[in-house]
Amino acid sequence: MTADEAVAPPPTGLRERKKQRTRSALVRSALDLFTGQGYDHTTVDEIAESVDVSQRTFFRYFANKEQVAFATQDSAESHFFAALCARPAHEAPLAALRGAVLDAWSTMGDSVEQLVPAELHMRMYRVIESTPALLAVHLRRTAELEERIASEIARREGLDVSVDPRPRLLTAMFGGVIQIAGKLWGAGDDESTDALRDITAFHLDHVGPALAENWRTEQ
Amino acid sequence: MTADEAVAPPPTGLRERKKQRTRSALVRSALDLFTGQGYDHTTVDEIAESVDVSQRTFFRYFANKEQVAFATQDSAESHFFAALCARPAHEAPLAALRGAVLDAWSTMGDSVEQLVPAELHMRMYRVIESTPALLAVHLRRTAELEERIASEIARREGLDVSVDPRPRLLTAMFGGVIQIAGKLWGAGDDESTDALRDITAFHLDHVGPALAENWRTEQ
DNA sequence: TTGTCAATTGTCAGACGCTGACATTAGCCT
DNA sequence: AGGCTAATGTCAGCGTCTGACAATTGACAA
Repeated sequence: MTADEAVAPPPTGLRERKKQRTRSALVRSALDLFTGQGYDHTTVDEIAESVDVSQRTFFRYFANKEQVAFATQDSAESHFFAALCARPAHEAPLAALRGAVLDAWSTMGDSVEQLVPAELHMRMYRVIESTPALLAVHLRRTAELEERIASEIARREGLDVSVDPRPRLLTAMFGGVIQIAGKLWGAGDDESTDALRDITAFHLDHVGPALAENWRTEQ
Repeated sequence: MTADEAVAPPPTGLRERKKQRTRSALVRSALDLFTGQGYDHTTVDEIAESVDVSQRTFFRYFANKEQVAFATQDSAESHFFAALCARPAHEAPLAALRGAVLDAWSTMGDSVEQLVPAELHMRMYRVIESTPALLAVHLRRTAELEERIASEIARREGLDVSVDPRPRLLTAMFGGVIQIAGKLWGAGDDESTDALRDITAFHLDHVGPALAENWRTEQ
């Protein structure tokens, strides 16, 4: 009711800020440890101890050990989805998807950097790809995201996902391309974001030919 | 050295047979419990006890609790892959894949029935789809299988997966279709194998149109 | 048949992930 | 200042999974 509200209006109290700092510290420490010594060889006690909180507190911030590993992925996914929704309505589905990823890859820093260094996020991505337990969770999360994407595509085109299979099919194919691109990038030498961008664009451009029946005559 | 060898020549000794029976019993019991009371609400001790072995022995047969849940999936996958490899060389990639799945769905009993009743295997498939922890593993396993499929497609067409993206892309799309079909089947009412076959065939037939750019003009 | 060898299993202890219950601390608000 | 409530710590316990060691049992030859 006083002028204080004008000085610090939307933010929060000391309590909220403390919680945010604790959470952020847990993510940073966890990703440091995961990328440094591997996911499996890092215990929750280690993470908690490095931030000086109890193990129990860790589990009040993250439902399980996996969840903290995907904290920055959450940001990146939201960022991508927002980019998709912002695409002009006249774009064809595949063009909108293509534009959204390439755009999201480029501006990744904006969504992740405020939590941890973007470079750490990229390193963590590689850990996820190479850790079976995390890869499995990653694929499930991807499947859930694809469901949302399919719905958005259907909305754009004025279709119903439950009657028209095309939104889901296109999304599934698109998801496959992203997965392949990410895998190749993770296995390759060039760790830059641009390399990931190029690989993705390259594969998206080959989606049509991949379905053509006569591969051999083209060779 | 005696006539006994002619009576039971290739098989194995008492030891091997006993192991096979124990393993089989563990799978049957586990699937019964999983489908009956849910994966999460079934403990390894319960499974071991129902077969009258120690918990330690269970983990000597299966590396972890998840693995026993996928025992019949292993058979089914091998069955499908064999069907793919048996496809005539003149078939186009997508046609070969389509023929292999539909064929494998139909003759599922042959590969699974000898381990557990086919109906139990189908019920377990639904449990996998509806249990987050199992779904994640299922998707990872699927990704691994797709890698093998892509290699086989490349072999058929005389290509190299590391230079030509089409085998992987086609496989990824194909895998997406199977996943969507399985999901719809799991959510639907008709639990028959034929229903799964029909859904799969229907979606495979819409793969081309899903990539067409002008969805709206077709409506 | 019997004895030796090796494979299979059971038992035990313990690490690690995760959860409920309860006590304690610390920010918030009047 | 003092009460309220949210955040945290502590503790006990379940379930998954593993290493080590001892006991059992099938295989094979003397």
